[in-house]
Amino acid sequence: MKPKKTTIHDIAEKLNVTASTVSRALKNNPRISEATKKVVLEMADELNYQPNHIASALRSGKSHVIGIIVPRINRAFFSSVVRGVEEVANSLDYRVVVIQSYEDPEKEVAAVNALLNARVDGIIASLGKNTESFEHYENILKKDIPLVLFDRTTNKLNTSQVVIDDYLGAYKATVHLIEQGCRSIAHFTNYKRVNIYKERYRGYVEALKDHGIPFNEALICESNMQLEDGRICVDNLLQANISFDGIFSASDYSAIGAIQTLKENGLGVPSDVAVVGFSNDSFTSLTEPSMTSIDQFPIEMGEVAAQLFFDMLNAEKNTIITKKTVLQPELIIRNSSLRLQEKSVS
Amino acid sequence: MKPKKTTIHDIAEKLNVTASTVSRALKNNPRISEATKKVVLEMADELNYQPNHIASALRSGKSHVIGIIVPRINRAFFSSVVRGVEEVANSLDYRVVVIQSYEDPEKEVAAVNALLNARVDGIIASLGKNTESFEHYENILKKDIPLVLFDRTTNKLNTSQVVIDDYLGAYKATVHLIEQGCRSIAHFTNYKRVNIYKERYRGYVEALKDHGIPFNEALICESNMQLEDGRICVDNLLQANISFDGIFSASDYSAIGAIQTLKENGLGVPSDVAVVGFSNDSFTSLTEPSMTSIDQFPIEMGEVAAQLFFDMLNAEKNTIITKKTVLQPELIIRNSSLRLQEKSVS
DNA sequence: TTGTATGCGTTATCAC
DNA sequence: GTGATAACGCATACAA
Repeated sequence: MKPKKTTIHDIAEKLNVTASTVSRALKNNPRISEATKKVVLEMADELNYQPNHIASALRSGKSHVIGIIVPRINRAFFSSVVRGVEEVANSLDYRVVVIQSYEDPEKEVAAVNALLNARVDGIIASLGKNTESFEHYENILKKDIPLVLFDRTTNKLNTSQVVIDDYLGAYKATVHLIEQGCRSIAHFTNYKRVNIYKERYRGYVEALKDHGIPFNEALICESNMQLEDGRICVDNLLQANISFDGIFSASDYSAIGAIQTLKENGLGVPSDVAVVGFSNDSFTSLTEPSMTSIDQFPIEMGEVAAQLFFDMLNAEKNTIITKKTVLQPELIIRNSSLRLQEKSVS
Repeated sequence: MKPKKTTIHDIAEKLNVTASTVSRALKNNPRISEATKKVVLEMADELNYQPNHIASALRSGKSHVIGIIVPRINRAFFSSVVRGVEEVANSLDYRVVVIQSYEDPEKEVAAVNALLNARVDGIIASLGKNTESFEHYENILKKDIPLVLFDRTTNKLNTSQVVIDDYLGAYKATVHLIEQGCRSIAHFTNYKRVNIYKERYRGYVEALKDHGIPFNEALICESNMQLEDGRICVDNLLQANISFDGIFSASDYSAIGAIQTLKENGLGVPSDVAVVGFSNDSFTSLTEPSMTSIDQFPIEMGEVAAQLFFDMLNAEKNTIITKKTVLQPELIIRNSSLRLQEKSVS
C-alpha cells in the first residue's frame, strides 16, 4: 500500500553509483563532476526524492531548526517578530518552532530544556517579565549554542541581542504630548522590574527635563500594565485629586484601560487628557478615539534577530561574536493625543 | 569542553547491562523487572540523561510532532486553537509546529509538503479561503497520516473534522437583532466561496423566516470580510438609500469597519443600527461601542482537534475512523447591539 | 527477564 | 571524482 519513500540508496542503485556519491551530488559537493550532479538531480526528481531531515540531523548533529521563546504568541508584537524570523530562516532552509513561556519563569526553563532536548541549532528568546534567574540561558551558551535575545533582554548574558531604542521611543512620546500642550503628564510603568520599562521611564523623565517641566512622583503609576491596571491607575489619580492632562503609558493595554476609565468619568480624550501608548498593537487603530502609539517594527526586529543568529552560527569556530543592534522606534500619531486640530475646530 | 551528551549506552555501561535493556526500561516495557527499571531511572537521572528524539524518530518512524496549518497565527481565533492543541499534545509528549498559509493556496501546498517532509506524525489544518483543490490533503490521507480539519473544513475529504455550528451561531445572532427591534438586517458574507460563511448565511435566512421578516437581497453584501470591506458595504447601502437598522456581519473585522463608517455618517450604534460580529476576537471588547459577537470557543476546538488526531493515530491499524464534531457557539452580548436598555434611558 | 544483532537514512573519513 | 565503511542514538525481532 504505502509506497516506500525513496532514499539516496534508491537513486544510487538506479544510476549504478554509491549512496555517498548521491549524497555529495545533492549537497553540491565540488568534488563531484557536473555530469554526475546532473543525472543525480534528474533521478532524484524522477523518483520524487525527499531528503530525510531526521536522518540528516542525527548524522550531522545539525537539526536546521531554530527555537523561539516568546511570552505569548497572541500579542501582535511577538507574532510579528516570529514572522520576521521565519522569513529569514526559511530562505536559508531553516525551520522555526515557537514555544510560549506565558511570563512564567518555570515554563521558560521548561521551554529552554524542551528546545535543547529537541536539538535545535539555536534559540531566539524574549524574556518573561518575572524572569530573574538566567541559568537556563547560560546553559545554552555553555553548550556553544547560539542564543539571541530580543526586546526584553538583559545585559547579564553575554550574547547577541536586538532591541528598539526604548528610551528614544518614550522620549518622542513624551515630547509629543508636551507639544500638544500637556503640562502634567502621568506615566504608567513597570520600571522596577523590566529593563525596557526602565528605559521608557528614563525617556519620559528626560523629555520632561529638557522642556522645563518638573517631575512629579505622584504622576507615576507602577503596575503590571494590563488593561485593568490602566483603569486602576486612572482611578487612583482621580480619587487622589491629582490633576493631569496627559498620559504616557508604556503599554498599549494599560493605555486603552485608561482611555475607557477617563471616558466613563466624563473626561474627553484627548481634549481633557491626551493619551499615548507603546507598541502600536493592531487594536490601537480600532479604539475610540484611535490611539497614538510607538511602533517597534517587530518584523524588522525578527529579521535582525535571525541575522544575528546566523552570524553566531557561522562564526562558531572559536570567535564568539556578540552584537547588540538597536532599532529606531517611530511615533504613530492618532486621535487619542491629537489636540491641536481639535482645538481649532471647537 | 563540551561535555558529551549521555546516551543509553553510557547508562548501560555504568550498570553493566546492555543498551537494549536501558531502552526498554526507560520506555517502561513490561518485560523489564521493576528492580532494573528503578536503577536505570536513577542512573539516567544521575547522568542527566536526555533522550535523543531525533534518533528515536529515525529508528521508530514516529517524530512525536503534530503539524498545524493555519491561515494566519495573529488572528486570536487561530492562535487560541493552536493553544488548545498544544495543551493536549504536550500532555501526551507530543510537540506542535505551526505553519501559516496566509490564505495562499500555493503556500498551503508548500506547507503540507514541508510538514510531510519533516516527518510529522499528523496534520491539523484549517483551509485557506481560496483553497479549491484538495490534492495536497489527499496525499496526506493516502500515506495513512492522520489529518484533522477544523473550522474551515470541507466534506470533500474523508477525514475527521471539528467545527462550530455556524448555522446556529448565525441564527442566534440574527434572532438577537430581531429581539432588539431590528426589522431590516443587512448581512455581510462570503458565502459563495467558503463553507462556514454559507452556513452562517443559512442561519441568517432561517432566522428571518422564522420571525416572519422578508428576505431582501439588497441587504446582502458579499466581500472578503476585512475591515475595509465592512466600510465599503455600509457605504454602498447608504449610497443606494437602502434603509437598514441592523447588521449581522459574519466577520468581526468587517463589523468594526461597518461601525466606524456608520459613526462617521452620524448614525448611532446601536440606536440607529445595531451591529453583531462573528468570532469574538479579542478586540471586540475594546471598540466603541464594544461589539456583540459569537464566541467560537477556539481553545476547546483545538483540544477536540487534538483528541480526534490521537483517535486516528491510535486506530491506525486498518480501521479508518473519521468523526465530525460540532461545537456549540455562544452569543456574547455587548453594547453594539444592546438597544432595549438604551431606549428606556433616553 | 535480558542480551545480540541489525537497521532507520544520512554523512564523514578514509581509501583508491 | 568516486567508493567502501562506519557511525549518529535508538528500538526491535529474535535468541537465550
